Amino acid sequence: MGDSRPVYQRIADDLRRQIDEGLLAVGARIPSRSELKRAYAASDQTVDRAVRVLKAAGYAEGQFGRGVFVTDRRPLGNLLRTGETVDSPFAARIDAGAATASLLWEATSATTAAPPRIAERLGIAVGDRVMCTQYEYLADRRPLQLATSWEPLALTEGTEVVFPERGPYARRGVRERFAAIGMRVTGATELVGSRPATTLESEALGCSPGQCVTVIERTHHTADGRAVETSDIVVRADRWRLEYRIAFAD
Amino acid sequence: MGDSRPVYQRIADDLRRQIDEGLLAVGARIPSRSELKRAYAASDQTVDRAVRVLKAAGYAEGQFGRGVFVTDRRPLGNLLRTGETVDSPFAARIDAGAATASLLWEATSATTAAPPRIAERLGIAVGDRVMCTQYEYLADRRPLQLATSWEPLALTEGTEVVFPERGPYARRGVRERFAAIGMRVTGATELVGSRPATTLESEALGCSPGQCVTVIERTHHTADGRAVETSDIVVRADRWRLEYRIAFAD
DNA sequence: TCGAATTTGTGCGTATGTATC
DNA sequence: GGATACATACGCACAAATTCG
Repeated sequence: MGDSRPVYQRIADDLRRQIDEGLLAVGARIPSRSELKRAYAASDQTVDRAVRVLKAAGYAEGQFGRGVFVTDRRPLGNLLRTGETVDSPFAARIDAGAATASLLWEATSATTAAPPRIAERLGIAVGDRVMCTQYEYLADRRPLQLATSWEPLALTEGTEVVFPERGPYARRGVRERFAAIGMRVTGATELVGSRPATTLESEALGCSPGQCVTVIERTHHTADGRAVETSDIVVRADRWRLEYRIAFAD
Repeated sequence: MGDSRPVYQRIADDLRRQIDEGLLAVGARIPSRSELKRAYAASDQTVDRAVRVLKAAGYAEGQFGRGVFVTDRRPLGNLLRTGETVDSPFAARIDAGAATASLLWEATSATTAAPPRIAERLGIAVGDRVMCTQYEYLADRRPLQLATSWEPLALTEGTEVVFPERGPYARRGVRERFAAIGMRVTGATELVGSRPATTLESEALGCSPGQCVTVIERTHHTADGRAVETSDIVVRADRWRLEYRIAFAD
C-alpha cells in the first residue's frame, strides 16, 4: 500500500478513472458529499476538495442543491486558423456541426497609449498612441472568445479605416482594411499558450473561474516584417480547439 | 459593500493584483498563512484556499517550511511549428535563448491495438494493430514535453522504419522515415487545446498537479489526405508557447 | 548538536447560507 | 416544511521541512 498521494488526490484520481472508463457516464451524478464521506472514510472538506479538483479539470460541474454531474467534454468544434480565415472579423472560421447557426460579435474602440508589451509586439515606442479595440464573439448566443486588438495610430490616423468596427470597411478583417490604405498584409504569427481564466474572463466567457483558457497572441505583419496589428485572443479551452494546417515545402 | 465574491476569491484576486502591479516582485515571499489570517481576518482554510488558487494559476509556488514565492512566469521560449520543423524528432525547433544548449529525448515503442479515438484519427478500424511510441523530451535536463505517437502497422510492418527510434532511420522524423518506404508525407494538421495536467503528467513534467498544459493532436498525412501518423503532444503551458506562422495566399 | 519557532501541506469536525426536490 | 446537496467558512490539529538561536 505504498500510496503517498494525499487522500483528496486519491479520491479525485479514482473518480476521474471511473469517468474515463465510462463507469460514470456523461451527465451522471457523482456521489454526493455524504456518500463520498462514507465510501472513502474521509472528512467533508477532504471529499469536497477532491471534487473541486475534478471540477477544475473540467470533468464535472456542480449544480446548486442538485448534485455534481459529469461534464460533456467533447469539443464543440475547431477554430480553423489558416491564411483564408485567420484575419477575418471572427478571427477564424468555425468548424462545428450546430454552432454555425448564429455568429455575432460586438466591438468597442478607444485610443490609448501603448503599454510596454504591446509596444514591443508592434515595434513602436512605449506610450505611442494606438487604437485599442475590445471584441466579444458569440456562437449560438453563448460567449466563445474575447479579443483585444491594438493598431498603431501612426498607420491609420486620418484614414477611413481608423476604427475597425466603423466606416466603409467595418468588420472586413485586418487584411482588407489595411489594403484599403495601400498596405499589404502578407501574414500573421500566432503564439499559443494557455492558463487559468482570470475572474473577469470567466465571467465574460461564462465558465467557472480558474477554468483553462487558450490564449493566442496574434500579430499581423507586412512583407518586410513590420507589424500592423496585434491582438490577444482568449477562448474557452474545454469546448474549442484551434486547428492549424501545416504544409511541407517539398 | 456589494462584493459578492467569496472571501477566498477576494484574497486571491487581491494578491494577484499585487503581483501584476509589481508590488510583490518575482521571487518575493507571499505573506505567510498567519500573516494573511490577521491581514484579512479570515480563517486558516480560507487563506490557504486563496493561496491554492494563486498556485494553480501559476502565480506562486510553495516551498515546504520556507514560504510561498512569486513565480517567474516569463515564457522560456517558443516551440516553432512550421513545415521545416514540425515533424522533426523534437517535434519542433526551439526558439529560446539559453535552452538550446542541451536537447535530449528518449522513446520506447510497443505494438498495440488501436483504441477508438486513435483509430478515428488514423482512419483505420478499432483494434487494428498500431505501433505506439512514448517520447519524453528534455531541454537543459528539465522535462519539456511528452508525446505519444501511433502509426498503423499496416503501413510499416516488415519495413526497416517500423520502429521510430531504431534502425537506419532512427530519430529522423516522420517525413524522412515514410519517404524511405516510398510514402510522401505532405502535411500535418494540429489541433491545439489545453487542460489541467493529470497526476501522471504533472510528475513527468515536473510541475504541480492541475497545472495548465497545452495539448496538440497532430496528424501527418499524405497528399490524398490519408493519415500515416498521429500523436498527442503535451507541454507545460506556463513556460512554453507554440509559434505558428500563417502566410496569406493573396 | 539540539531544540524551539515558523511555515507549508494536509486532514477532521462543525456551522451557515442557499437552492432544489 | 423538511430533507438533501452544494458552496463557503471557522477553529483546530498534525506531519514534514526549514530557519535560527
